Amino acid sequence: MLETAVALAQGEGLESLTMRRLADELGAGAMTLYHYVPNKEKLLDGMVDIVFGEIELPTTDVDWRTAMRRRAISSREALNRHRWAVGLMESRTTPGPASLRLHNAVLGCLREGGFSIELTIQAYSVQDAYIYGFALQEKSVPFETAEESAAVAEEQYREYAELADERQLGELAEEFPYLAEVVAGHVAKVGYNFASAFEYGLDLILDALERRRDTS
Amino acid sequence: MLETAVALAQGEGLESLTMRRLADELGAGAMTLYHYVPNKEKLLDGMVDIVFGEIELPTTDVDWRTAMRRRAISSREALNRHRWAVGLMESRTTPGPASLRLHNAVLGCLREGGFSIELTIQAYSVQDAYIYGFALQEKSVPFETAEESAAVAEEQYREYAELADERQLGELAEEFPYLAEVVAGHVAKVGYNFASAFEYGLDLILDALERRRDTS
DNA sequence: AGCTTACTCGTACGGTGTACGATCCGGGCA
DNA sequence: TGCCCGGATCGTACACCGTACGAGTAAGCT
Repeated sequence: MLETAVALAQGEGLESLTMRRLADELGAGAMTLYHYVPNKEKLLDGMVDIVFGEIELPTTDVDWRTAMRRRAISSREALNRHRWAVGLMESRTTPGPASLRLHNAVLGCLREGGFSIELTIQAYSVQDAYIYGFALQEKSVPFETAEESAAVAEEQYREYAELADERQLGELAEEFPYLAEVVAGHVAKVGYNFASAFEYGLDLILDALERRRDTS
Repeated sequence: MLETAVALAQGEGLESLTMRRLADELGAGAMTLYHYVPNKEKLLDGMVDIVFGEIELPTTDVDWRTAMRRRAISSREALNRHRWAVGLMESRTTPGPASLRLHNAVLGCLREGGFSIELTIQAYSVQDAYIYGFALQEKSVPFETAEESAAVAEEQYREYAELADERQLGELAEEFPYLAEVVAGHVAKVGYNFASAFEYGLDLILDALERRRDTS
């Protein structure tokens, strides 16, 4: 049932995940669901925990840095596979078992890697904020590959110019010159690759964390 | 009207911001709203742009680093004042004028600060991911001050132990030792201060960006 | 006076989550 | 065998949601 719900959210979007719709998918009446789940909130909780379960736990057979790197990349992939989950994490307050396991493993990886408790908390906070924040950005964008991104960037830019009644593209560029430079002048030409952008920022953060760890 | 909507979301939560409820608040019929806004989506768009408008633009009279630092802190404060907005940014796709102005100013600040276009994009992406990700974490937590956090951490931990049927607190600590160490052993004792945690991570990122800028 | 334009809103429709109570079914026990 | 009981199923109903439609009002212009 949770799997079916996930598949439905994946395939048709979270907004069309209805109790009735889900019940249909399962060949059951809507009210039947309430025998397995107290309400829709808990259903969503369960779905979120499935996503957590898909994230690679950091292993102990490599150094903390590569373990954290892998876990971060795995997190982005999971959140990208299930974009509906990103908007959901926010509201969920009670973590499921998979979430707890992951939390514990990440904290353990850092502690065993030689981080103090205080630094561990900070390192965890920075990494997670970055991961979820990046997923959030990525989610709200309607393209996947770098080539697509260029086309979309140009089109959106043009569309916005039309939308702004009186203005022409030129005037818009005049009001927001730096935006124009970056979006129309760069992204629209060479595109934007989310995966490599993510890893760039990730390595930047891991570098900084390593330095903090060594000088403490 | 947008202001009333913001106030309502602020005061009673986003989920109780209903077209009818908002209309009541304004002393009007529900359908009247639709003469000022095409649909609820656009209403939310407008509300989000109000939040963007409350974020301090980076100024040009200081170096890029302090300008970015201020803007980041201002962003966190705005998102914290309007927690409802965090979950909303995701779904909104067409940016409003305040959002555009902010985007443009941030990009401009970095460009004038000596970042190449590529680095500017990366720097922007890392910072924003961190800011929104942090706000996301912060939002889903029901306390504000460090002292509160300690109490809540302990209570939640205990509560979860009860929830996990057979288990006792001890067994839970056995299964998730690192989590126990950090949550029960540290946070519950000394508390957790979001504002300073945010600034720690922020400075960490700004450090790293500065280094990347100077060695490119 | 008549027309236009901007604004207000009552009613209604199709959707949502879910409370309640009726129904079915399979298995232990007298 | 007959009985009952607990879990699983679900039809119906309710309150609430966003909003389409069209009727009503009032002010300003020709």
